[in-house]
Amino acid sequence: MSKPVSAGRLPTPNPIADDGDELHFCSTCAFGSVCLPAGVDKSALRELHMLVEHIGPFHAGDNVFRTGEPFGAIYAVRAGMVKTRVIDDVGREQILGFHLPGEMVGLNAIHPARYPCDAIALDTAYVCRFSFPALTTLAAKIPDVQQQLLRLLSADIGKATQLAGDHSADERLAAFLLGLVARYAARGFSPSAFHLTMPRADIANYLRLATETVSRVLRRFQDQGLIRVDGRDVELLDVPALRRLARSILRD
Amino acid sequence: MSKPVSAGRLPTPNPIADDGDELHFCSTCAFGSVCLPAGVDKSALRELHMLVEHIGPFHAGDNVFRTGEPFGAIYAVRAGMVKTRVIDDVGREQILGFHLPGEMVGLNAIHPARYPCDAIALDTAYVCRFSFPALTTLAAKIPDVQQQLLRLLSADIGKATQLAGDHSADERLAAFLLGLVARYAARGFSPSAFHLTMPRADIANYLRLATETVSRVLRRFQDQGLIRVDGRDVELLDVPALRRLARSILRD
DNA sequence: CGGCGGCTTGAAGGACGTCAAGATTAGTGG
DNA sequence: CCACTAATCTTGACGTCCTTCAAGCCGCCG
Repeated sequence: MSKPVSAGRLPTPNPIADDGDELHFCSTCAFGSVCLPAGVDKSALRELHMLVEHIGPFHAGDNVFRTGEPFGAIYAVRAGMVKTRVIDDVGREQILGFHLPGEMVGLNAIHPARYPCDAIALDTAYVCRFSFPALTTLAAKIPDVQQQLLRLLSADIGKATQLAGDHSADERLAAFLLGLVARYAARGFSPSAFHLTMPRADIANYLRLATETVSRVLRRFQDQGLIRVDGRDVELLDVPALRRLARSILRD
Repeated sequence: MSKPVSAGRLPTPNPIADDGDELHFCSTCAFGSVCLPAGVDKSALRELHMLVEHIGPFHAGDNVFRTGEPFGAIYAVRAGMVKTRVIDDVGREQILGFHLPGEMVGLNAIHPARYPCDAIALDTAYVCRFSFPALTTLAAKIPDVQQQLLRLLSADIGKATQLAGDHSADERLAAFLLGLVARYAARGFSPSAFHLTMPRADIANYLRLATETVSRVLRRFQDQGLIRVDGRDVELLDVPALRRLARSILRD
């Protein structure tokens, strides 16, 4: 019934999927604002939860979906981190995004009706699968679900646009760090320190820089007292200064 | 009712805004595939047409909407060309896209609930205004409308993603020319020659290059026999070669 | 004609990439 | 727990693509 997903294990028993945790998880989910508010009637909420399929665990390197596969569902990360990437005709990887728990993946597959990218777990990850036909049917019945779906799509345009801007390595890195810490903070983690799940090469690729450049800029940020770096652990020491650097990218 | 082809100026008076042209126009509109097919029942089609408001003319430099204005509607270009752009905190312009007749503008405003960019006419332009509340209401009733709306959003993610890729000036310019000619061709114009409505500076900005670079690359493309350039008139002479150059960007 | 915006062309400089070599760290099996 | 290998990360030297700066050119319009 559940769908065998690419390289990952078949949906094994899910540690995190017990209902006791349900509410807590949903509070950080992309559809949380739809599900949780008392405004939505109970049966509708039940329907939304009904169409969600819990999948995992995926292990580092496993694919949630692959480029070219027919599009059938969008996914919300439930735990762990997932990256999306394309491989262009020349064989070069381009990372499109890093996705934290509660964030959606696969929205860019609606139009081509095939996944235009790979979604790959960076560590042990669990996801929620939203069957797209079921979701749109529900969206037609519940205005809030439709609105939220449209907002999520629209927000993704904005994110891709930010990445497309013409900015220096310093600006990009500052914005990256601030963006990441803000997303972690929204999930209850420290607003100033966090752990980078991904290798430098992935950060560099995502920011369209060389890994050496990322290394050098991080080093300089540290020398300037803006951050403290220890391997993949990062602490932001001077957020205002970073914000000043990133101000041409961050607008909301 | 002909439209001036490629090099020609766009209709100065208002040849296109009459209702007699309605059907013909819709055939190239982003919602055309929804409106036109006999599959959609007549009353629904009427409803969609009912909620559309024709606006124009806008003249070169006029704003269709402005950054920060509350979001109330999305727009389809009806005639002419519209560019979208943001001005970052440092005062630098970043062009997000050029929009031909039939293409939608403003989809990135759904999430923030404010227009995050300016939409500016590049020449004399007419647009269709789709009230967003009315459109989503209709989308809830007519699955095809909902699907099309979602597809449009999703497609915009893909476009922004292309722009965000890490590519050389040659690749960018080749992809730009091919993309433009393809969109013109889809509207019945020449598949090899067209007129650039926008100045070099706008092209450069859109591609995140300096105008001098655009100038130089176009010159070299011409020297190499790939294109013929005369001011803003462009003819593609060696499409396969251009396609080879752009192959790392174009994937669909 | 003269001025002005858009476009082109050349020369110099800079930001970042590439290449190459170490230094750390992580992973693995003995 | 310790070798041992493989990633990952850092650091330096050098190269390059593109930008920046600075003229000059062209077409257009008053």
